[in-house]
Amino acid sequence: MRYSKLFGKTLREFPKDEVSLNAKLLLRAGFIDKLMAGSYTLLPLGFRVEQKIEDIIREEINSTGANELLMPLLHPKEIWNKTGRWESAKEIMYQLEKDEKEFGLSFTHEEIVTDLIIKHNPSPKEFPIKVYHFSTKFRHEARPKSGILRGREFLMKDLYSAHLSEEDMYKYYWEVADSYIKIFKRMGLDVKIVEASGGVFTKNYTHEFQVLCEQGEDTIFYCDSCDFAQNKEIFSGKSGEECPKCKKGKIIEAKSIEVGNIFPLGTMYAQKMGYKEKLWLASYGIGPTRVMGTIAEIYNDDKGLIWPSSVAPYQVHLISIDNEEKTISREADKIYERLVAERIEVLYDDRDSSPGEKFKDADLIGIPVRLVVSAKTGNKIEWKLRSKDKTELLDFEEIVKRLK
RNA sequence: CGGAGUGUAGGUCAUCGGUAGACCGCCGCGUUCGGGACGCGGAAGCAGUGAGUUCAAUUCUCACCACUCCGACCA
Repeated sequence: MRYSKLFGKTLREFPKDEVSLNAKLLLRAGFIDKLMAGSYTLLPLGFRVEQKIEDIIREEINSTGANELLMPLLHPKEIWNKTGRWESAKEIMYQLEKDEKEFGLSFTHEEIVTDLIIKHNPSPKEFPIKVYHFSTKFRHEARPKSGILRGREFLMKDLYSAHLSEEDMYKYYWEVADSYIKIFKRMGLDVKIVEASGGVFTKNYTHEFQVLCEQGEDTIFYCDSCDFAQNKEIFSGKSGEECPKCKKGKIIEAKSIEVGNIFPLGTMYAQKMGYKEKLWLASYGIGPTRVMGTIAEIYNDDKGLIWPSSVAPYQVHLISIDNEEKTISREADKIYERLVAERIEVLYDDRDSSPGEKFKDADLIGIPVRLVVSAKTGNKIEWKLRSKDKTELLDFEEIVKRLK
């Protein structure tokens, strides 16, 4: 992509009405645009990051044997009445009326997926059933905040599984937990599995995937030597005390961001929706847009963003520093075409602007590899990682090799 | 929903009772070219919205709205 054709540009200054680091950086670097509090457009750069995140999730979830589909976001009131959540989730659900008929905007899909499964009239051989989709969630937040981390509207991958026994449900439940660990690891996020309450979803304990981060709105307590971790809402002890599980480690209190969660829902949903047999349901969510915000919050320095290569909008950022005869930019054009031909995702800053401006923007946008073509580089190309200061002069072939 | 703060050009900010200005960005021309270069020219604003005070309101008063932060609530 040529920078001159890229919709959405970088800003010289941070927007003043954002305080949270993720929103400041993403807005300034041209990844997102704000429509209203808690509602953001993903601009082309941001959308590419979101797609990278989706692809990683899709690949791992598919490998657990789940099917991707797409469910509607506008729901009739009646289906929510079956479980009583039209009333109990009133606080969080956008509810609307048109021509004397009431609708809700999707904040989750348990009712819809259960209805779908029941209608499908599955034979016992078809279980477990595992379906998921990526879609928008609408939640009426009393106070949207922290930029892209808590919105009224956000993207979510939600997976649902239905089982004929509790054992089978928990077997898959932990398989998904492992898959989640892999997903977050691939994105550069180190997560802790934290026990928590189920809110409007279930009375069972659930598990949250938390990334330690000072800017997070959750508080968790975890053990420094075993895997014990609980959300503040259910933990009864204090930091510094002995771990109740391993009896050896010490409990540490920390702020964190919840990037995913899994719910062992049990038989309530299928039962209330009129299924004759016992059916165990579980649901599993990851919010790609929140993940993007979390990565922005963690991977940055005073110059801008520093994307892990797995989720970066492009693999390389190509810059040319022109000479008087304009021969350098013609050379850079050719290198750009060759990189594209090699199927490398490249953002090419083809603007006729000063070197300083191009360097600043490259640092701000945070693509992991920067390539420079200039009078100084001769017939080679300068290679620099966004995360390091060192530069090297390499041949085109060597660059392609490293990127692949 | 309670508390605090802020609303002037696409962005950051000036002006402050007499009808709007800078810088950045954008467009054009020229000169530049290794860390946000420079000159000249240009486009861009119902001063958040509404009411009140006044001969006159961006400026003072009130209400509303929006945004940000703290709290309550929450993936």
